[in-house]
Amino acid sequence: MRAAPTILHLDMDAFYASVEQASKPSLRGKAVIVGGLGPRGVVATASYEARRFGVHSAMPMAQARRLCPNGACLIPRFSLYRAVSDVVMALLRELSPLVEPLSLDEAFVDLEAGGTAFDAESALETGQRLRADILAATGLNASVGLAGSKMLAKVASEEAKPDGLLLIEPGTERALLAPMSVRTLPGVGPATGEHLRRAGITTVGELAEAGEDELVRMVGRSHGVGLYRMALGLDDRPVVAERDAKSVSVEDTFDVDLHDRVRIRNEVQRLADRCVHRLRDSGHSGRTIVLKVRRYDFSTLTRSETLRGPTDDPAVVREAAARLLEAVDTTGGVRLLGVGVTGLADYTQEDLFAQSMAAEAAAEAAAAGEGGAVEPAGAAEAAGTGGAGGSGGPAGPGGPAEAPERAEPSDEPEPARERRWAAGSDVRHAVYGPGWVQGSGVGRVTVRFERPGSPPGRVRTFRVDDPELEPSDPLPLVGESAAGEPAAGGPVPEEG
DNA sequence: TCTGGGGTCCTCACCCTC
DNA sequence: TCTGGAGGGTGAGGACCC
Repeated sequence: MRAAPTILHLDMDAFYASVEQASKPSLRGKAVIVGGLGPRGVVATASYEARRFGVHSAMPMAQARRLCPNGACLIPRFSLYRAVSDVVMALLRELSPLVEPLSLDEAFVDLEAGGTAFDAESALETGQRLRADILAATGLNASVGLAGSKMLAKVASEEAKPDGLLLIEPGTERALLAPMSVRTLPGVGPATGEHLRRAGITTVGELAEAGEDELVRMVGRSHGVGLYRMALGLDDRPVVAERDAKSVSVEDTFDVDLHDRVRIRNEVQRLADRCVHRLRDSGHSGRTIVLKVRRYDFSTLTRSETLRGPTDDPAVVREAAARLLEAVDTTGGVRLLGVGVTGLADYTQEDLFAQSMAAEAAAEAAAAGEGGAVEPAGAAEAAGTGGAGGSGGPAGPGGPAEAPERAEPSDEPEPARERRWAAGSDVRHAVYGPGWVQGSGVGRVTVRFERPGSPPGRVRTFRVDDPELEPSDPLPLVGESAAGEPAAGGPVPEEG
């Protein structure tokens, strides 16, 4: 039986760069590169204008600047992207309760489950209407793929880019896939692609011809079976609306390799605090603490430790991370450090301890004579840092277990007192109003004063410590604040 | 001036218990 | 009492995705 093409895959075109272009009128139709601006930054997204110069995501920013010297390089503004993403996801949820977000700019929707489409014709109609609604609500273009499975719907949206819609008719899948590169299939990255290429397999058709046994022999059971099915166009994975997080982690790459062991220890403590902050924000605790170290030569190693029970206590995570660091040789230098927590739960050993105390109290009050069923010993031990015994960790003498005071400012404007102005960040001037930082250096900062609904604005330069200039929040792309005008329909494709 | 950050999933080795 | 295999938990690393 052939499935109706009612799985929809939505992909916002060059999302971060398109949001920047919609938000900064002077950048429309220009090459825009969003990513880390430090010496080790990489490109997160490039506008289609920048892609014409060979710039693509994951490319080192320095290389992108060489390829596209006139492109606007901007830091990501995740709070704005999240806000725009929320608008888009809300439109998807109007179509169906089964919406599976993959990232801020991508999602699957099961249209049939929402009763919004049941065949090719109704699916096409829904897809077109969705694209129009997204354009009206955000000013951005989106590409839509429609097919009978997630894999094919994703292939379809990829083919539809930019700003298009494609439906794969049931029965045409194999012929469509056959000439495509194996890299088209989800799960085939550089390593598997090269592995297959060495075996003479470069297209999906050749993959299907190789047969399941051969693929299992080449890439292992799980991957081989999956690849073979995908090559035949078979994919019965359902659209899953709710996915539980499995881990929480934070990591930092340093502009310069760290050599000083004390500094490395301090950074690990700082990362542990940030990680716990994120963990608590997500309402989780976790049992396994993971330390990640990338050395000067880019070799990466991880060390992990599993506690007796889940925790969200910063002191416990800090101490575990410190113990793990003791087992790592950092001579030669460290370029990245990370701390993560896996084995997530939505309770902590401390909760269990509290529960058991409550149960005991209740039992005593009832004077029933039955003992409490919950054993608190392990809880107390885990809460008091598993290393209390002879593990020889740096375990401080019971530091306060309070939440880390450090706010996580990754996508917030820099505090004014630091007077550092990252390219692309939002500012407001007491006289000239809202604008964005076009560049800064030698004690000066250049600001372009424009807003989403306005025509391209003028540029002015100030001293970096100008008291009238302040960091500010992003303005909405479409809405009341844009001088009453709706935002223009996303990037204007013209030769730059 | 090479190579981010935040994830998921899989495989393999090793140890322990039954 | 010793041995061997199965299976689960843990730790480490790799591949992949956006």
